[in-house]
Amino acid sequence: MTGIRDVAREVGMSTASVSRALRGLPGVSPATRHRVLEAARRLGYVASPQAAGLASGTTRTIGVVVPFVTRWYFSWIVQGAQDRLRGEGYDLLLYNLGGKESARERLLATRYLAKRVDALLVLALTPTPEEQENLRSWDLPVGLVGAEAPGFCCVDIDDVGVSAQAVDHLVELGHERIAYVGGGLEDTLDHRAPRLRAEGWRAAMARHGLPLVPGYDEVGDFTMAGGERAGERLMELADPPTAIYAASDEMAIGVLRALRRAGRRTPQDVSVMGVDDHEMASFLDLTTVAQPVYEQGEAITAMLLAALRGELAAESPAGSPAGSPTNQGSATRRTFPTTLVVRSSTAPPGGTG
Amino acid sequence: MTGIRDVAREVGMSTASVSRALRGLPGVSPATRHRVLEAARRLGYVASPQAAGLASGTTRTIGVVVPFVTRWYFSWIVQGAQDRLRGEGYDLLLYNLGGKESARERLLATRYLAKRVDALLVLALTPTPEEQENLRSWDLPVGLVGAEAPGFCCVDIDDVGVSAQAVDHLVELGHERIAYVGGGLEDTLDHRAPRLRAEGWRAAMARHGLPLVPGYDEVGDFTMAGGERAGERLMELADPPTAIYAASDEMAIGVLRALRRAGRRTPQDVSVMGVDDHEMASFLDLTTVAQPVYEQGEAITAMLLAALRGELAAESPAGSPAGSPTNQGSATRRTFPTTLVVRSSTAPPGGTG
DNA sequence: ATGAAAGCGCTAACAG
DNA sequence: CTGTTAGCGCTTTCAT
Repeated sequence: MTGIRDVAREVGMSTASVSRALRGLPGVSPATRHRVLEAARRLGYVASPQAAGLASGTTRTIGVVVPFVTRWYFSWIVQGAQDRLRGEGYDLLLYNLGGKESARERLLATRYLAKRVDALLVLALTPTPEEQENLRSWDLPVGLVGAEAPGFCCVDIDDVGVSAQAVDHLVELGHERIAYVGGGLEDTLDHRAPRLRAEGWRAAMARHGLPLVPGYDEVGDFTMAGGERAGERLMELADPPTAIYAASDEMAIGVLRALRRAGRRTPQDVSVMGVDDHEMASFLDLTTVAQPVYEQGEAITAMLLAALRGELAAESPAGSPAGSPTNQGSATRRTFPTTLVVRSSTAPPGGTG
Repeated sequence: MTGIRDVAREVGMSTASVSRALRGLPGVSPATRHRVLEAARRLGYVASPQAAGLASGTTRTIGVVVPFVTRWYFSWIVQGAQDRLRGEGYDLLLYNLGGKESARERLLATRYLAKRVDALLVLALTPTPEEQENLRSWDLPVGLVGAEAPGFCCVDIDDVGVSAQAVDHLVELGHERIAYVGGGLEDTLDHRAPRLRAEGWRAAMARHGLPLVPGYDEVGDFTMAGGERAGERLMELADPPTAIYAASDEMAIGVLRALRRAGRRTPQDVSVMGVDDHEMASFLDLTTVAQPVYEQGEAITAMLLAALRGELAAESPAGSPAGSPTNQGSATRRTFPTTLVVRSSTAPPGGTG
């Protein structure tokens, strides 16, 4: 395994100079740099990240903690992050909670990650106060997507507003009996979105003076299968809704299937809409509230990179330069807009075609 | 950042003993080990992976190179890998090629990864001979999924057989005009599956004495959108097929949409089937050839872990113990079975209902 | 512009 | 069973 000493020997210089030349640091004559680069290339030399990291105190790695890898939303955030990272020389360590509490404990409650990464990205998970305290003590940039906490970079959408857009659309069409399909207890525990979307639904219903019919608040677990079961239950109600608003497209798709199986037509008998604008939504002509997922992944990663470059005033001294957007401590916050996308899964109630 | 010396000081012992105690190595009295563990816990000590790695020559990390993170297939392989890794103390470094040649070059043609990981997993990509040579010189376990090369652990399915299963099913139903929707030039370049599935389709057609109608070999790029375009083109043909076999469910779904838009009914007018058994396939009642994706991810990772434990005879000496499955050099190979899943998107041709 | 020397925080060999 | 002594392969002062 050719090391820096081999390169140094090759060009007859010290390892220190080779190191400087290779990293493009100032204080190296152009001629020397050229010779070093040439020799390194010829020998196929690549610096050991371990040794470099140990000596410099960095890892050139960012960690990403996701609840699930296989869900559309998370994979696109990761994609956005990857694309931003590309070319910056940072590698991405992926940690999958997969619903396991133990994994969360090890990652968020010990200093394990603190020694492995230069920055951390946590998706769709609101750290507990203790976890937040711990993360802050690591003294590295932490980014949150779909969550918020003081001192961290945050990127999100207005989840209450998402529900408002959905309910407003359905009400405008003339619906009054609007059911909601959201997450289960587990989902709403420390994932903000399910909770806020449910609240948003209730608030919007109230704003329109509409009743919250018992049984209209269903659990879909953010999966297609869960959405399907929720749809079945809703159709078994004595007074089924004329419209169903699911907090994700995947659940909405499950609902669509339940309706089809129950012999209900969409949208003539029941209107259905979701959230996300999943690729499949356009295929199924599902009305939805679109959110820019990939862009959120890019944005949070850009913030992290900026923080790593020291571009975000760490611990923002008393007289911080006003003007810039929400910038508390070393953190920045950005809320992305969502858009109603009307397709043909929603229509006025009681329609005949 | 509390280090091993702090722990050593705390218990009044040498760092060497603390290191041994912490890692569960033999040669430490139970009492001592207990005191050390206790002190480490109290101080919140976690060993620096960088330093430990530098000293021990390992990284406790495996690298995974994927062409895309957002595709169903890859995310499930990664999920399978994660689940196998969990508890083994290995972290996962995710590298996304994202179609960029430059990324591939850096990862597979330099020794960069060799210094960052203990083992490498490459998905759906057949390394070029040069890349193979390079990878072998790294002298670490390398696993391939959906590809094969001598000296590497391989996990795959019988892609030619997949097409045979599909075509046989359609022929059994009475179809003769069977079109294929596969990858484009780029896909078939060094991804084995698209190429083999196309070959399998041709072979199966020939075996049944069926003609390869010009225009029946379409490009779907393994995406829904691509499948939709392919479906459109097929329906514009003077003599459109009565059945369409797409090499992936996502493309098949695109085809379904194209048919619907063209006013063709499925399966009455045109039968459609895919490959994978994507979650969406069951929702859309799509006939498909199912492959165990998650299990492939688990299996290849298990092989890598076994190799890391030294359980696979490295460089298998001349008189290797016969009997075990395909085991060349330090590599193992495993081919998973695929299953025809008949749903209602396929039916005899010319059906009226 | 370059070199020498001193670590970074661990683990590994070898003593005892 | 435990401690001592060397590094692992770089980066970083501090000289020169």
